[in-house]
Amino acid sequence: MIRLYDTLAREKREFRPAYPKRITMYVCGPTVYGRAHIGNARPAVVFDTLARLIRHEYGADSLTYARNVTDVDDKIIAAAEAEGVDPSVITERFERFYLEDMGALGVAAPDIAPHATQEIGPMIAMIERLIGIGNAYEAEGHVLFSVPSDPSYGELSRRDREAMIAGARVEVAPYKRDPADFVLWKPSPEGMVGWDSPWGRGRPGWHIECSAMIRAHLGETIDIHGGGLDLIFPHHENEIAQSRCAHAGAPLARYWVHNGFVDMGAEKMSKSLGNIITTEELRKTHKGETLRLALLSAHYRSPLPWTESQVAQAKTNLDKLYRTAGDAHPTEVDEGVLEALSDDLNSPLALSRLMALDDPAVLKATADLFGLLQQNAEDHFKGRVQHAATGELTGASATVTAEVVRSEQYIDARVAERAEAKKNRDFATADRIRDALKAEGIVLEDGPAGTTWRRE
RNA sequence: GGCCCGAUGGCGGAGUGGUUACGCAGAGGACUGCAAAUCCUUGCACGCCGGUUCGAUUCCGGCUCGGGCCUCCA
Repeated sequence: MIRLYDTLAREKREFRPAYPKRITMYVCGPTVYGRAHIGNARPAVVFDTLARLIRHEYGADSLTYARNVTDVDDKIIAAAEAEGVDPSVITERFERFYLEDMGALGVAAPDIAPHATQEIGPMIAMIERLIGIGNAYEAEGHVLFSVPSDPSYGELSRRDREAMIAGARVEVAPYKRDPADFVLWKPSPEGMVGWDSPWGRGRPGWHIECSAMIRAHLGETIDIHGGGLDLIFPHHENEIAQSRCAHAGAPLARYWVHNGFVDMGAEKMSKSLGNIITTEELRKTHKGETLRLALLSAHYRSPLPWTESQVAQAKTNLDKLYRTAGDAHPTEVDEGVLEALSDDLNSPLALSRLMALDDPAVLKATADLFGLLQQNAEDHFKGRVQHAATGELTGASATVTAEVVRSEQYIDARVAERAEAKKNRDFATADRIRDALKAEGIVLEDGPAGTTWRRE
């Protein structure tokens, strides 16, 4: 039995899917106008892990997981103008980067990846419906959702109307009937990306995108809706309002799950604060699995402080896990780990139990729940990179900090040379070879069966 | 200002009304030609003030501090 903290209920609840053979989960994905930072990677990893857990509990085919791509947005338009290219150039480029980065972190592609620009029809249909039933209105080429028309508005974020208006720091647009109303559709001037609609040429607001795509792909009520804490208001609050009003009161999601932030120092990592570190950058010096382990080392709802020493710790622990697992074939999953993970994805506790496992086959099977130990130990330690497309193992990983990346043949030759020196008790030569390799990020270990090496 | 969340040892991080995880780092030891890896041992904590209680880090109240949302944001 999985338990999840539900933001709407503000408590942990037993997860009871509406249809256990057809569980639905939707997570807000990236707006593709820039490189993903490690904070952006957290929800991808967290919900990928939740998806693995659900599939383990309910069956491989039980879950339909959708993660959208926001590919129409004012920031995208701005980026395209700055480069003098079509917005699609920007969105295609950064979506590709996003998938590469997340793939490196062991994040499986979701079952469905709806793109906003491909779903304009359903958005327009939902907006028309909202206008038809009196929850939305047109004004000066815009269509706005009427917040006062929805008495339940504010339940997720627990704010009342007065508070929202009192706290509003933005100038209220003159065409709004109520200061809290939000945009469903906005006009696009000549030359800007836009679509024809009953209200003229324009583009959708951010919130309607998710509501319409959820409806189109997963249905009126889904089991789990996920995303970062910062999306609770206004994004998810608005999604709830749109969907519930359009669907005769049917709730949008049965469980609302939100992840906390990755912090840099005392503050959250964000582009607007300018304190980001991109996944791309981190991948130059760390293996994706190391980053994934680091991201799972705190509970998903807690802030996660991001420091190099924490990443180094994750690396140490990942190595320990690989040493234990070796090249074992996975058998059954450990119950204690599963229990911890099932309790609102208590990954820190689960990880501590994982670290304590001493049966390689069980460890390997259990680590798979975390999306870890996806390689065999030798490939991991020798820094071999598996290419997603071909499955081929090539070269050394990007984790090597040395200037020169030595080939395995070279290293093996040096190791043999050192073995010869050792045999002659010429320890000075042996140590010189070992030190030289060490300087290039290659660590030698003498064991009963001879010397093995690994890349740091 | 409103609404939320948090405060655990050098660092990270679980958890619990009473015996105080775990990991990293540190110290000592075993092993090793020396290392590395591994194993063993080990020191270090529950923000402050009240309350409830036989007993609170754990429950309640207040305070202080930190963070988040209220604007794009994972």
